[in-house]
Amino acid sequence: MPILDITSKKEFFDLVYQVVRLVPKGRVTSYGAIAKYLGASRSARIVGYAMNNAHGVVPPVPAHRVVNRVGLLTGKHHFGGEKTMQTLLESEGIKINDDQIENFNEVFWDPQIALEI
DNA sequence: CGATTGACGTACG
DNA sequence: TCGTACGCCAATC
Repeated sequence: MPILDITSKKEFFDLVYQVVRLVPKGRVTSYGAIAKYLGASRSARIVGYAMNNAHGVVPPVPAHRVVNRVGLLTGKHHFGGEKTMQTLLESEGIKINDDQIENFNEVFWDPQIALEI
């Protein structure tokens, strides 16, 4: 099968994982940004669904670097622990206040910019 | 095969 | 500015 075959749902999931792995340490991105980069800007929810299936995927997907569009850690409950996601982000130098990423505009990593579209 | 759900995002009052 | 409503689209029931 072709390496880049977006027609396949499974490939779409895989593409999401690849983009998430490209997120640099100490940076974060959003579900919508990933969806938009993949040409499915109206499928932000599907990106989140892909993350839900990211457990057990190899190589591991740094899902803690993916938040919603306002920098809110909406998916922290899916990390097993309540503070796991926040702890991982803080260990990378990202400041979090009440599940909200501080200076989100500065740490935000847009795949379209990073990949020089 | 139809109804429901969800780690989202935008529109509207 | 803040809370609520609705649309999207794949997966699950």
